[in-house]
Amino acid sequence: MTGYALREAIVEVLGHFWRESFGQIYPALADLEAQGLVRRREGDRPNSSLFELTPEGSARLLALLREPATQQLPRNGLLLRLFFGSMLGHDECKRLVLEARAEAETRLAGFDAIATRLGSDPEPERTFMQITLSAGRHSALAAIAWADDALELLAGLKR
Amino acid sequence: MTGYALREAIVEVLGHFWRESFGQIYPALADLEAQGLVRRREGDRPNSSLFELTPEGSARLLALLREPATQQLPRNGLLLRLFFGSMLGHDECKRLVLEARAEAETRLAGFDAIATRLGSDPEPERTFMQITLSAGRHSALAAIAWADDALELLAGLKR
DNA sequence: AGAAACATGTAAAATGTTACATGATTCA
DNA sequence: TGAATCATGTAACATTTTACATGTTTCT
Repeated sequence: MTGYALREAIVEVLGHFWRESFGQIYPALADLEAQGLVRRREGDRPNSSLFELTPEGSARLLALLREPATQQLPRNGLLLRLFFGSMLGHDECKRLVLEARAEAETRLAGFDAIATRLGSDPEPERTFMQITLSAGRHSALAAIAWADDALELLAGLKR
Repeated sequence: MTGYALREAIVEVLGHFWRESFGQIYPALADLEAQGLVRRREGDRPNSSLFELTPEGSARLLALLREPATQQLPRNGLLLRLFFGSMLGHDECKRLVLEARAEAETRLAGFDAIATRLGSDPEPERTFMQITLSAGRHSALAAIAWADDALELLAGLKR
């Protein structure tokens, strides 16, 4: 695929667990090409390049996938704000939690919509998509359950 | 507190949702001092500085807390690996999920241990700690539930 | 014809980690 | 006395975002 299409795929397919910007994709593709891990074929358009993995590139990808997964640094702006909730005050905290709950509901609906469209994909890819999708669903459900907890705790504080 | 104590507090108290390294804390403290947002008092030790917020610093903190929370960039190495699960194979995927499940159980136990030690703190701080702790618990529970889902999906694939 | 989408890249700035260097204090 | 902990900082490096510049193709 092209660099542009790669970005689209990352946003649309991996969006809930991965992100890359153009500023990383294009230099990375150039590096990978220099290392012989991808090669570039002229596309149907003169101004675009279709990249594909070379056999060496596939081997390198597999090796990378086998390396231990790095966990992302935790940096949750919402929880940081709620930790300093005494400074913000009850009402502002409640607003933040309600916003987060609504956002989680939206995410959940999005995942459910994708799940119904998944039936047509061939195995075993479908299963692996379902696994990553299930992670998104559980995470959204957890956010909703937490928000309800938090609202109760906040209500208890006001009383 | 000192820069060192600040780091300790971030690791131990905010650890599940925030992280800072010394390389950021010390330059940041120097900047904040230059801006008059924190001031430095000589501590009981000659080689250490106790920092405290100035009134301007408190106001700035409140203003920052009121800004919309930035969500962290999603980058989940585990889900990325499972998305390419067909390359990794069933057994390696299962191993990854089991590892993640065990790690979530450990996290959950840690949160429960903290929760029992929380009873003594004064309100309203206690409630706000409970809210952030609850987020950790729900997230760990979600990880466990997802892992069980994923193991079933993987088992279905093998059959 | 014009707007939206497709497509590629670079440069500057911001952000963040890691490793290192140094020394004081506390505790066994 | 020696080890662990407390304490401060810098420098090099790596990562990542953002803004910009440019042009093509498709669709209405």
